[in-house]
This record gives sequence, structure tokens and C-alpha cells, in this order.
Amino acid sequence: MTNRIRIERAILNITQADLAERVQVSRQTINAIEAGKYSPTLALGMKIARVFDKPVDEVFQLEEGD
Amino acid sequence: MTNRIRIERAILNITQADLAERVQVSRQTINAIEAGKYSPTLALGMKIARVFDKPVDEVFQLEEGD
DNA sequence: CTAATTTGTAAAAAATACTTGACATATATT
DNA sequence: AATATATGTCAAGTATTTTTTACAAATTAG
Repeated sequence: MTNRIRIERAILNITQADLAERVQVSRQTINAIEAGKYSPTLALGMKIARVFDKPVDEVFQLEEGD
Repeated sequence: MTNRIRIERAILNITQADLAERVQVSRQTINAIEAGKYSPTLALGMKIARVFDKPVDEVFQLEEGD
């Protein structure tokens, strides 16, 4: 699973902490997801995409073998 | 979180067990997700949407308060 | 350069997702 | 009606995600 969170955050010019607050999770959770350490729940993925006003599939991409 | 899994399954004419096998989870997991009992991981949500050849946001919808 | 902010990381605990096995109910087939 | 197939559900266990606290490293601002 890859994602464009860092890029979308840069576009909005918001920090990991800002994003975390907007989707109601801890900053560490955003950090881990952004770093691809694990797959968030679908609900969280959708909330993140919503902050960026982009479809989920544009923010997150499955990789081979997933 | 609501979803259109039942409808999409009907279109493809496949059972919960079929879908479970195609996305590599147990039948009970598909049953629970279809019934809205919990939010799957994003990876699983994307795999399910991929089976239906639809964007994630068309198969799953966040509800108020999420 | 120094201070402040942001990001990375770690460990333990809590919460949630998923599995397995089993059985009951419902829907379809013959 | 009887049989088979599909769905609903439950409980106990495993796996994964998320929180909290804390600190180190990197980047930005003054």
C-alpha cells in the first residue's frame, strides 16, 4: 500500500498533527500510515481522503501482491 | 459506514463465500463487513472494490458523524 | 546560530479486525 | 416436502491497528 499523503499535505500546507486532529486520530497514527507502516481502517482512509477532497483511490494505491 | 456489497455481489452473481475467496478473507469477515458490523482495513476495502471494478467511494460510504 | 516546530521512532497497553469452528435460519433446487 | 446451498451469528483466540508517553532527529523560523 502506497499513498500520497505527504504530497496532499504539502498542497494544503498542513502538518501531520493538523491532519491527525482533523480526522481524530493521534499524530503517530498519521505518521505511521504516511510512512506505509500499516493499512488504516477504511473509515480512516476515507476521512483522510475527504480532507484532501480526493477519492480514496487517488490518495491510496494497492501494490502488487496485496 | 454503509456499503453496496450486497448489490454489487448480486450484479456479479457471486456468494459471500466467493467474494471471501477472491479477496482472501473468511466468509464471516465478508458477512460482517457487508452487514456494516465494522470497518475493514483500507487494503481489504480496496480489494473488494476492485473485484467489483468500482472505485472504493462507490462501494463504501461514510455516514454522518464518522 | 539558537530556538521552536515538525517529524521519526519505540514500547506497552487498549481497541478493533479477522480466523476458525460450529450451528441455526433462510432461500433455492429437485 | 426434502435436500442442498447461502446467509446470520456466536464465542474464543490471533493478528493488526491505534493510543499514550516519551524522547531523538530533522527541518523551519527568528
